[in-house]
Amino acid sequence: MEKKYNPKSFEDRLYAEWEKSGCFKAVRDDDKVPFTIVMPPPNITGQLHMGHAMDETMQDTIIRFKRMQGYCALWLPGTDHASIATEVKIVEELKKEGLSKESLGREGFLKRAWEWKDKYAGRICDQLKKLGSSCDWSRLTFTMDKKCSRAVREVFVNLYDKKLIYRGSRIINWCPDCKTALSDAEVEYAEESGSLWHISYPIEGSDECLTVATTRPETMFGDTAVAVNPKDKRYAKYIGKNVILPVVNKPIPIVGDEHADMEFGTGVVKITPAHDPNDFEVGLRHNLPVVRVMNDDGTMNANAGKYEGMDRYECRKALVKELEEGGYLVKIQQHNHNVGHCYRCNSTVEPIVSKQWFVKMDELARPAINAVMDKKVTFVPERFAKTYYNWMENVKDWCISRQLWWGHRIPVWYCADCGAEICEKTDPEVCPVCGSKNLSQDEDVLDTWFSSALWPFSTLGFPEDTSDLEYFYPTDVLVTGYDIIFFWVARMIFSGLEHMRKVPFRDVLMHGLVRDEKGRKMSKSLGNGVDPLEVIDKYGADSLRFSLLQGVAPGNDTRYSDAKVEACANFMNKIWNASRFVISGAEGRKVKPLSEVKLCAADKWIISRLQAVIRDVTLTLNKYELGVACQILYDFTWSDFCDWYIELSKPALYGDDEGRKDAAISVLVFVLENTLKLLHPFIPFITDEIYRYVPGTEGTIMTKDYPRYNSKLAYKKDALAFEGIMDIIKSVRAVKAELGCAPSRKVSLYMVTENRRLVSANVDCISKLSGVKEINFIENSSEAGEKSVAKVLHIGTLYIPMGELVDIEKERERLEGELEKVMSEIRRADGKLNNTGFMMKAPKKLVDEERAKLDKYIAMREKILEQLKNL
RNA sequence: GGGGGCAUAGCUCAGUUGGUCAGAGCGCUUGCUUGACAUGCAAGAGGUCACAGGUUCAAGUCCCGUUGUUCCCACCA
Repeated sequence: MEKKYNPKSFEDRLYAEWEKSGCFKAVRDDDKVPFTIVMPPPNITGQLHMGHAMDETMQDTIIRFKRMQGYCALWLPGTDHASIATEVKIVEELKKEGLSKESLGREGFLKRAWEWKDKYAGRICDQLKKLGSSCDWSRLTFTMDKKCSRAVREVFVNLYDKKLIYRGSRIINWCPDCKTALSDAEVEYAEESGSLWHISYPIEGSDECLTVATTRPETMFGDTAVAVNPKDKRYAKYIGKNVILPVVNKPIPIVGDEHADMEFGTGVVKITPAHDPNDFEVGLRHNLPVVRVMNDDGTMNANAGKYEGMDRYECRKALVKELEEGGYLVKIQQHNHNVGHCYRCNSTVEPIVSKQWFVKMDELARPAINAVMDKKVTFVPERFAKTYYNWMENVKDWCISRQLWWGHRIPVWYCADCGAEICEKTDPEVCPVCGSKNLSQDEDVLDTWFSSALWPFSTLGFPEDTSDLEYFYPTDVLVTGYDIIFFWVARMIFSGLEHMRKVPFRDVLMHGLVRDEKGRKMSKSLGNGVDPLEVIDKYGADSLRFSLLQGVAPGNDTRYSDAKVEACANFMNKIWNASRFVISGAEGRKVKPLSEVKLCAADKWIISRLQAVIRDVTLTLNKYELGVACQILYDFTWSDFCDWYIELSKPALYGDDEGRKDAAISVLVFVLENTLKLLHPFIPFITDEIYRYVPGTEGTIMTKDYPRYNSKLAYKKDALAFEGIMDIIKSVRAVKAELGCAPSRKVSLYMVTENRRLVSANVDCISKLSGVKEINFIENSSEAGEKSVAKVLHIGTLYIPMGELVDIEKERERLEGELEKVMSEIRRADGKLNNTGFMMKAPKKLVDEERAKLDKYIAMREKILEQLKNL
């Protein structure tokens, strides 16, 4: 083994080896139980970021754990075409070259997009490999692969036939920059300070006016009514009359509608059905015409008269000026309101009436809600089920058509001759209605999330009834961020139920965002993103992985910091060096199995601790508490194994007793090997690299069995007894430190104890770890001599002659302090045992424990009092 | 308007069926070239677990309220 921990010297090598050996591959094996994770496919738009790094690390840890536990573990990787996101990027790229989508044409553009895909999909996969992701690359899927396209086609046609997909003119969110419709989920709202323009609309045939308040005056060209609340005493009398739309000089009706809020603005609201979802509804109720005033690119159309062709905001400015000059502008009020923005390009979204394709949600949502209620799908942590219900219960129809080119094209054809709409599983040659060949396919593509929704089964072969689907579906756990519940998780659940008749996964493990050191979201605009690859380059993948899991609770956000990674790198260094110690200690010797050596107290203690760790880590991992599992392993490895056991093993290791030496080496190797296995799912590289050097091992650690709790090795009593020895060591160290005695100064020890045999058996350890030269057993304190410091422990009373260092007064204070501690324990235990409620209702085990504690502390109290008397 | 989260040591955070739960890392203090590791070892200091109630024999842990903070959903023009 190299003297220094140097992850660069082995991480890439090991990954290549793993991949080559085929141990990531999952092939149906009916003798095993399957465990499946489908990877949330990263977009092909960019680089791996910290969020991915955490997401992938969690999945990899779980899948490696399950694989070692003997499951047929499949982690299926893929990438997402990310329709709108990718198209935006490519358009940007084209722009730099002085080109545009239109100049390339659909075909040319798609060619370009596929080139993009070939370039970036590979790159992101390479980055996943750097992290150590043990996914089955032979199953790598892209959301626009043939098999996904087939699934999309199947699903679209099925939903269409069931009339769960329909086309209609509705108010949708329109991004004027991307020039496409968006779903509700794709709009992000942000509060902006704006203005509320009060504009007066003259009442036809009267001198009176109604003043409306609007945040978007430019839409007034599309006003087809003004509404007042029928209960509004101020205005009810005008209902049925007309107002004259200023500038346009067109009469429009005054309608009575509950939508008008008497409290807000003037109480009169202009109704623009083509550009506002609420107005659209009002329009339906009152049979109002729908007049669009904007083009797809956010410029005004012919209905805006002389403003035609002008940008929406320029028009607003000019129009306000005209209104002001015409005396229509009553006032401008400062007004903060939420404005919707495109989640990809951040432009202000316009609600616009447009003919689009929708998925009807009512029927699909109900079973999806029930599946979570019935615990067919469980959110971890559970609170996210609420988020899910809230959305599902209020979900509106899903706008799935996008006016983009990159994506799954909508499988609907129109007959130019008879107007028929054709949606079939195979491309139609002729119109089934009139026989015409004059067919053209719908120009639009599907929302990228339409294909993502099918991911858990499209990747396994749907719509065919494949053996993989039967075996691996439903998948076991989906690991993803809480920010994606609506986009993806919810849609997978209803899609799985609708098309597979089964939920897509049993558990949803949610994680939070990885924020920067100051707790801010990592973002491009802030420039505070940290590149995981740079971190890997500096510290190694294992350190990054461990830092992303340690101390993280499911569903909670976490902060990335170099300091944390550095602390983890120190842990790796610790593992490396401890392993070197064990391996070099075993060099040139035959390592005997545990059953063939005589175990001492310390040996049994560490083996016992190991069993507890095996039990707890397995338990926590099964509950997806990765952060807790990390902590358990960190503490065990560093404190119990390195700080204690390795030090305890040294007297035996460097001594002459071959039997004890054999035992120590066996235990060191045994514990190390098990610890490496326990740690492997979290930090795969370093554990496998070291494993190769552990005597008696062969091949990679990743295919070995995960340690199982063995009650025969639990040694509960021995372990507890040995803690008495540890108490002695700790006490001597503490006394020395307190009195300013050099740790290297050897002291004698006098001891009153009933456990002479145990103590004698461990003299070497006590001596080595606390700098003691001899232990003398005595019957009572008087034999300890003058100038001794006394320590009352459960295992017995310790006297440490400290000569001139002892200050009687300080010693008295110290003992009194200890007495006080013991007394408070006694009071606590006594209080409990005298509480009839506790005695009657607490479990017997607890009562017994409490009684035992009380007895122990009372004994200690007596001994401390005796010491005080003797001072 | 509706729904969450968070509030624990100077800082960042764990603490999941209520009973050694008051913890970790970093920071701080004091020692230490102790034959794996100074990326280390040892000994320490430091918290009324936001505030006020309640349930219970027992409450960081469950319930109600208050305050602060933060996020999501809805979208009054």
